Amino acid sequence: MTMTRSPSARAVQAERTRQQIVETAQRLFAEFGYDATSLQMIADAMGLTKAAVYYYFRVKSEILFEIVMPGIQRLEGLLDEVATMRSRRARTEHLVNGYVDFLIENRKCPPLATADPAAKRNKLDEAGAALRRRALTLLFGDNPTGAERLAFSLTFSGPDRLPDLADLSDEELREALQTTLLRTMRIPS
Amino acid sequence: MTMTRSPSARAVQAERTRQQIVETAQRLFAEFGYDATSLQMIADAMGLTKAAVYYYFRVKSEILFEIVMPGIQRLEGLLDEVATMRSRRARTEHLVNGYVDFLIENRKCPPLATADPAAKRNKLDEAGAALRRRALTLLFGDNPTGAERLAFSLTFSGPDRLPDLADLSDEELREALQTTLLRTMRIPS
DNA sequence: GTCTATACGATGATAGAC
DNA sequence: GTCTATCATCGTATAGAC
Repeated sequence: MTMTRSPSARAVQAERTRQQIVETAQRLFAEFGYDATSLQMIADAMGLTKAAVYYYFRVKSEILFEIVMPGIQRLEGLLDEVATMRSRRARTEHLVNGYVDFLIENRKCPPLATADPAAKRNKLDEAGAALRRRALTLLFGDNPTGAERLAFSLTFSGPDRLPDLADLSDEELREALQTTLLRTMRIPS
Repeated sequence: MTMTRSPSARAVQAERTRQQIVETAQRLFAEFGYDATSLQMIADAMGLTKAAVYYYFRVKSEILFEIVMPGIQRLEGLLDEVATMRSRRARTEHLVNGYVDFLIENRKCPPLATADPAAKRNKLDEAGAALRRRALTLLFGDNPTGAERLAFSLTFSGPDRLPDLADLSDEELREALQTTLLRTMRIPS
């Protein structure tokens, strides 16, 4: 009979390698963009072979997926909270504040958003679009006006141009985001 | 001695082919994104060879350049007008209104903006960044606050999420843009 | 001058040896 | 689990037909 299965040191190492690939890819995607980052670059950066990376991820987009998914799930949790609130103003403020927190914590990695058209080709865009639809309905109901939809789009497309504000401190960025996003959403402070 | 040079029917045809390449590429870039559109797709779509496309454009990015440049020049002209105005409010309103017109006329082709990270790798981003710097200074002077810079970024990153509003008519979109962008820029109507 | 044929190195992806 | 070998396709380049 075989030894009792410990968590199999091999599997632990494998999981670590996988996580390392994700972190390396996140760094490179943020610097060069998804399309301009090749699997070779990722492999080289960690002394592996292209095919070795392919053992952990069947397709390139799967790496992007794993990078972005936690953010999407976190925002879904935020919407769950928002859904329990009664007044539109409270919902809007809670959503914007939570979103601002999210942006501040992830300001280093722009591709978290739908900025990269790569997301359009993968299933990521679907998840992001569903998230936005749900948020829009929570804030403005089933028949939002054009202006409401636009204000919403502007507010939640923020990450795209966040690199422009790289010289601001976290505190400065947070304040700017809160006042500006709330104003765009017609919630003057 | 040679015949007097007519505009050389050959050259006319060549210019037409070149223009056709630009139009085809614009359509495909808008649909699939810059990186995901291959020269082969462009060539196939017009019954040409990849190498034939290369006769007119030495590098792929040159096609994108030719698509985007007219828009950049038009916006530069808009800034020239803005620069002649005295009050900040007049400058803001004129810039936003002109920009809204620009968006409405070009709502079919999102890559006009800096949405595609491809622009970051080419010299296009430089031109776009210079344009934004100039506009920011015209509106807020040499030392804009973080909130001012953010409001500006939000306002002029509009095209990225414009496809979301594809179902609006031009008139509806124009009205939504004017009220929402002006409010974001602190110019309540 | 305009285009076809062909080839280069690198890419994302697959199959199979160890 | 990791690697070698291989594939079609990518952007780019050149040679030469017409």
